[in-house]
Amino acid sequence: MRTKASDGRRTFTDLARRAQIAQCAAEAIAEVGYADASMAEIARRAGVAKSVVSYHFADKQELLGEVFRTALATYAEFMQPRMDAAPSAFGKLRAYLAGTASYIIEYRSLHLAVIEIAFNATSADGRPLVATLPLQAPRPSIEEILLQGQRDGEFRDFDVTVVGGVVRSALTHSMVMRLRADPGTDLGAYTEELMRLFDLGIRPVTTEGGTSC
Amino acid sequence: MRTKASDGRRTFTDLARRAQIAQCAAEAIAEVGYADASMAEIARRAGVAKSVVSYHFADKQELLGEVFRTALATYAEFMQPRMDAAPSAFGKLRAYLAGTASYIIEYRSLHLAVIEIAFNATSADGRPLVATLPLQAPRPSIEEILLQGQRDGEFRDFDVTVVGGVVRSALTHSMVMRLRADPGTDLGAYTEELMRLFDLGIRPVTTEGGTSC
Amino acid sequence: MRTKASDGRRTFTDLARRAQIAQCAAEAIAEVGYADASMAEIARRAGVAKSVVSYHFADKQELLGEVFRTALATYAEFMQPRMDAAPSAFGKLRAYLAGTASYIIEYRSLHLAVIEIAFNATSADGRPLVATLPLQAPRPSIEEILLQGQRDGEFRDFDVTVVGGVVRSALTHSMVMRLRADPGTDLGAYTEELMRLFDLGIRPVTTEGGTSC
Amino acid sequence: MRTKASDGRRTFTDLARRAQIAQCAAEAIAEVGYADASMAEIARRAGVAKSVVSYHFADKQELLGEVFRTALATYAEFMQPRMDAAPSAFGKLRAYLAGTASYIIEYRSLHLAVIEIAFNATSADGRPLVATLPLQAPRPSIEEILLQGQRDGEFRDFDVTVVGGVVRSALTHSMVMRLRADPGTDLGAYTEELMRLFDLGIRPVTTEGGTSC
DNA sequence: AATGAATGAGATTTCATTCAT
DNA sequence: AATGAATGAAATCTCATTCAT
Repeated sequence: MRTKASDGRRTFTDLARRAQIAQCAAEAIAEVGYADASMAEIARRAGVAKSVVSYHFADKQELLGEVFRTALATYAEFMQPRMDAAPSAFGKLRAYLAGTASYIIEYRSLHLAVIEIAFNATSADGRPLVATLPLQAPRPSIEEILLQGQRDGEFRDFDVTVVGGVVRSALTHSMVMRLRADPGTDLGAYTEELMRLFDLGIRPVTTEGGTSC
Repeated sequence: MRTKASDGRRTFTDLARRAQIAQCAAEAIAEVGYADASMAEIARRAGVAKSVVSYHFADKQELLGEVFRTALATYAEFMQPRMDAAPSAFGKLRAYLAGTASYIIEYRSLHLAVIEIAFNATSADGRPLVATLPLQAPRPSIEEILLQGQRDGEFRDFDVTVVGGVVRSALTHSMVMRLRADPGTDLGAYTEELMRLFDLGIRPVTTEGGTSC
Repeated sequence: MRTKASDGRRTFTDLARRAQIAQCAAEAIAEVGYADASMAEIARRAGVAKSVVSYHFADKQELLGEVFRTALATYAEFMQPRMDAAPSAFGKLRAYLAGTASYIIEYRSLHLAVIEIAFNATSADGRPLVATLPLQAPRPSIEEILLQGQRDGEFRDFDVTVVGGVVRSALTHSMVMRLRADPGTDLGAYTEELMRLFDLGIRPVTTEGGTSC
Repeated sequence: MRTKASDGRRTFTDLARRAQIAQCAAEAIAEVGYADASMAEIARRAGVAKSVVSYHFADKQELLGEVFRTALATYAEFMQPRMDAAPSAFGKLRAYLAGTASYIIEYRSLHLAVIEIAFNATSADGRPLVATLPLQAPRPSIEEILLQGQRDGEFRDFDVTVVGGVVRSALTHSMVMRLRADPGTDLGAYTEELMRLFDLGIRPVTTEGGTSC
């Protein structure tokens, strides 16, 4: 019943099983959609009995939460070096766009699963599951990059929440739909197109023929 | 079985009930999410027995299709005069942004329901439900506006599919999430922020003077 | 609500509608089987609303009973002249076999419906519907023919209930299954085969090389 | 979802439950008829929850198929020694009649259930369920017995399909109805009556002397 | 640690029937 | 005489979860 060692911490094998099952859950959700990703389907993909899934996760929400947490950590780890390498805010923005695009390609299932979970999963009380999870803010944060750019004078003045949301949804939703419609999309070109759009859109405005920097 | 009069056409009462039920379905989906919007929940909101819903709609997919169709028609009708009134491509873009934002506010449930359906609903064969519906392309189309602007020299050269997708997701997803997080958001300001971002992002680049770093 | 004139008798139009609906019910049962012959399906075939069927028949059992009664009457009327024309018991047996075969061909739906109803229909208390119907014994009766033949010395001694049942099921079940498996079956040959089988099987036994008659 | 062990084979317990449920299904069908033998009724008789039935059988058709298969196997096993013991075709015919009669008495529910299923059950596409089952031809086959008798000169010349059908329906339908009408029927006498009828009906005709009228 | 078996709750859908018009 | 609309009951099936082993 308990999946923890007597001192309350999880054993190594238990952690491995949890990771494996969470991985299969992400793939299931990504492939068949949130509604059809039943515990049975997840178990089938993991090659274990349904009850094994229940054994390692108190309930489905805990499993979905684990997928979510895994995705956030994976994303952070994937992006960290790319962000660190970029000095300027413009550079960070480019790293953010290109990096996130690469991440979505490389961790396609995980990304799709996260979107489905964020969109669909509800907790027992009807509230969105994500609202009930003890999650830390996702890193890197596009809003922080934008703020830095404004502080450094690289970006013009705007509402970082609004523009940040647009940038994020351009990657997590718009690009995903593009890929769904045309899996052969050239993502390098796609990213460049985004970079140009946002570059022009957020650089300081030249009053008359002027330039930034 | 059929909910049509013997001559095959629908009765006035029948059309009214269908509309009412479709409306309740949209509200249910918007409020409790796609997964929890069962036929029973929809019937409950409509104040009728479950079987009444089945009486008016052959199956759940037909009901969801009706919601979808209603939303598309409502959106087109809502936007038509606003688009017609705008002469230039810039004007149309502004009308598109402001109009769509207003539409989303005014028909919140309908909009949210459409997104949920498009995202989640699958037909019996597992394919997305939307792919199986005999729908005409949603009007107005942001891509067409962008194309017109490029033809008229108002907009610079870019991939209309990419930028069009960004504009659309900025409204249908990013703005919706903003509203979810902060229902008191000032949408006028939000729209202005978007307008400024895309205005700068897609207007023709001044060759002399302006450069990026 | 009442389908009868004030004096309790049915009006002409009412009888006509009942007959039409009963006919459609028989065809429905014959074609889609007892289980799928719903009131809705029957109404559809009759070109009327479901409620019209309920209006003319108190409930489904009354409708099925009407089909049954119609079939019995039709059969009796069909067979009467053929039986009257046959003088001897052997002649009557031949008329019974050939006539019933012809009847089954000509009134295929009615016959199949009767079998399905007799086999499947149950009354509210769970007993077979047929047991609850106030029906007179079907005419002509194979048992009576056999009895006559025994009285007249044309047939040997045997249990008429047993042999009668075999003869009946040879037509109503065995032949029907043959037709189902091979719709092109030559029924003339089929009847002759039956005639020879039962002729030999029930004629008086010759003790030594002897003959009948 | 699957009721098999992870290696794909069925557990002993699972096989036992399946057999028990199939048995209860046969009894339910035999007693209340095909139409009223719902999954709920079957579960009730088995003393388990409805979902237990669904757990062991993917759907109702699989359950009905199992009943069918069980019946065929039981019948074959029951008849095998009796048929082997009979040398001549006449002996085999007698063994077939007496044996099948005994089988029907001993496995009354199973037999009735098989008839109901064969008659009523339809697959999802509307075709008879039996046509979709991967079944081998039922053994012993009356047609083969008749053919053997013709080859050996024990039987006269006739259409084995026709006569075979009559013999079969005499047992599976006529006798069953007899038992339904009079449960106290003496089956020994019944079988003897059938034996005499068919003996006379299919033995070679004596050329000299014997004629029909 | 793993799992086969079991189950209650609930989903969608069908059906015979009722009733106001 | 006819019918559109409504409905409760029940059917099949799925699902997350529990539990003994």
